[in-house]
Amino acid sequence: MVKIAQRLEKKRGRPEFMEAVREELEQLQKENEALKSMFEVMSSKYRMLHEAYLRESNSQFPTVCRGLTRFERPDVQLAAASCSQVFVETEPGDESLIVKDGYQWRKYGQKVTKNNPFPRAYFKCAMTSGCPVKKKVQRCLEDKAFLMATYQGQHNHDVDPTTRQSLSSPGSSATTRTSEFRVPVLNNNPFRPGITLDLNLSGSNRENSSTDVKYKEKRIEEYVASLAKDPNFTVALAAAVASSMAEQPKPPTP
DNA sequence: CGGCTTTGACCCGCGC
DNA sequence: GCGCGGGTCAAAGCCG
Repeated sequence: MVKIAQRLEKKRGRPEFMEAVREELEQLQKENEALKSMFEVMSSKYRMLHEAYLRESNSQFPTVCRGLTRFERPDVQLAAASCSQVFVETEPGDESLIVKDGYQWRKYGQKVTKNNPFPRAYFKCAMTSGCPVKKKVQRCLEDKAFLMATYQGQHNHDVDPTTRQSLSSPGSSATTRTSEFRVPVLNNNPFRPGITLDLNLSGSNRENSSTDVKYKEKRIEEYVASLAKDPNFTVALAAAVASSMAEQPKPPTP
């Protein structure tokens, strides 16, 4: 850019000045087009890698990674699974057992269970009188920053409409403390908006021994490490992040 | 005053 | 049959 300015400065005042400006402009437009096409190629590669990663996760670690995107639609999540487990990150210092999942819950019990010093809270869905859905919420023993919520049953109604509105406008407040919805982020990993354990698996998929879990965790770490080492993936990821930031809607002007 | 949370008591299933 | 642990009930208290 500096060189272009220097070249143009030398020709300032001469008859060919306008012609030089036009040539430089055309050259910049060509470079811009080339960069744009490169960016599209990288974005495409990033999407392919991301999809391949999700496919790989679903096929190799069905008990751990199923339903990675379920947090996008909590109503769909619970309709699809009559029993699922969800990890939710809480605010630092937040000692409450409230999982903000878009529904209204009535707490009906609390117990201190064996092997976990943190109490377990029991909730029933309070949005309709006949809704059979229950959930158990307990702080994760390994990382107390996370709450582990286990859902049982299927909702016979939709998400609270006021809550749904709050989902689309994160800055607005919900009507009740327990109906606010917040998309959790695990370990600051952009590929893991939240982890859902599908407990409806049949046969061998249901097994959950400690060695099996450790093996799956190891494979995930290896896979993520290999992706992180790939310079093409890093560049594509940065390009995709920049793209997503550029595509965000502008805030309404006052 | 109604709705919600808390919390101790009770129930039930399971393993020994 | 007994003990243990998880799940549920219901009365009391709290709060808007």
